[in-house]
Amino acid sequence: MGNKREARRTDLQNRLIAAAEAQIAETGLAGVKAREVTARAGCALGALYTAFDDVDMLVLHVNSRTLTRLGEALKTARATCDGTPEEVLQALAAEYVRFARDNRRLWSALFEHRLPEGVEPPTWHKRDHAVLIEEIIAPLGALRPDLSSKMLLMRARTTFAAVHGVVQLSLQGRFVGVPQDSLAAEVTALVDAMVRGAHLARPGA
Amino acid sequence: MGNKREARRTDLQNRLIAAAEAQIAETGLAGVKAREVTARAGCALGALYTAFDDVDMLVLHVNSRTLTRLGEALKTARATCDGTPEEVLQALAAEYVRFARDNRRLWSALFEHRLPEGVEPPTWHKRDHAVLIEEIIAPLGALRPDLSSKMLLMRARTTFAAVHGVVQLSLQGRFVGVPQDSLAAEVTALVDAMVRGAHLARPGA
DNA sequence: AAAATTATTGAACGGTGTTCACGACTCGGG
DNA sequence: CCCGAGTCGTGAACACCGTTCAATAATTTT
Repeated sequence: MGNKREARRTDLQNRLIAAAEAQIAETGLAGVKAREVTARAGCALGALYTAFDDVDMLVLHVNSRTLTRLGEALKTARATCDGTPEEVLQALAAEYVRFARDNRRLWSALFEHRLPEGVEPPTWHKRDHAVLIEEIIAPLGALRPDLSSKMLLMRARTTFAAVHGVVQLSLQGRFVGVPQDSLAAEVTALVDAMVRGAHLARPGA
Repeated sequence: MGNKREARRTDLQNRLIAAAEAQIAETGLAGVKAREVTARAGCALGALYTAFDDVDMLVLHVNSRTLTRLGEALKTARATCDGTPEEVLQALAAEYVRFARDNRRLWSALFEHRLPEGVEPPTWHKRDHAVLIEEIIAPLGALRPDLSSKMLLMRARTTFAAVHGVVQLSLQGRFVGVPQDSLAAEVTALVDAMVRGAHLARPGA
């Protein structure tokens, strides 16, 4: 059995990821301490550094898991709602709000976490971020058939970022954020306005 | 002279704020260390805690200064551009992009900084955040005279948050953010869409 | 001028991420 | 089946962090 060692290694990695995930879910990103995580995972302090380069990389793995779950939620949201492009975009935005609300700390960690300046995240992790805009492209393309695929991708990023901004400032409880009670309604209004604006921008509409 | 002491105290506070501001501008929020800031301000380590409760409060003072500067920039942007509500909103958004770009780390610190969970920022600092939406209310109200002042305030927050989200993800260099080269154009397109959408939502327009 | 009060100092404390020599363990060849 | 080469897990130790506090210096009051 040449894979006994590798099995133990991936098992340790998974235990550490699960421990860090639980830690984030309970106490937020700032609550992720090497000593607490390793204690929860049932290993020694130094073991963390045999499984991952550093704590940042461990957090990146948790974030990738969260992104995967979020991607699945958005995918089923779009699959469930087969209506007009407007309805699909509203369903996606509503699902984003729901996911962020129900997984507040894990979702928050996606954008709170910062690598040291100048350090790029590994490719596998960057790829996982694509789920945030993948589902937007098709319905947005239906609304704006005049856009090139390059421009469409750009506008999808902008659309996501706009909705994300409203959700983030609200769930962070910032002074300028909308109250959480009004979040869903405000996101609906924003998507509505953006969709109507897109309609008008379409030549001949 | 009973104010000699008070003068020295506020001088120390100002030196510390200036030092922390320079530190953020040069190395980002994460680069603000008590020892470096006090060394730069020319005082002992412990002096920081005679001037402020802790480092968080010092950062809050820096952020309030940044918010004041940002508020003035937005105010002159609106004063300079006396056009249609659409043009005013575009000018405000463009100025926000410009300020964020030109003061990237200080602007970033406004939203990167987090107080420990459950700790509310002091009232004076919360009030300073109002500049982010103050200038938006008037032009938005002109576009949507049907909205109550309560709803108008809410929609102003949403409008700001949408623009802010696009700027933040872009300047952070996130994978899903728009490239910085396209930021200004995408923000213009977003504001354009939101304004057109607001027009359509107006009864009888 | 001396006493009382206040401000400033920097060593020390507890907690952090990360490292590394050491001992335990796994694995392939006899 | 066993044993040496190589790998992995361990936790004490290190450097650095924010924060505190007894001691010292400075200022104000008497």
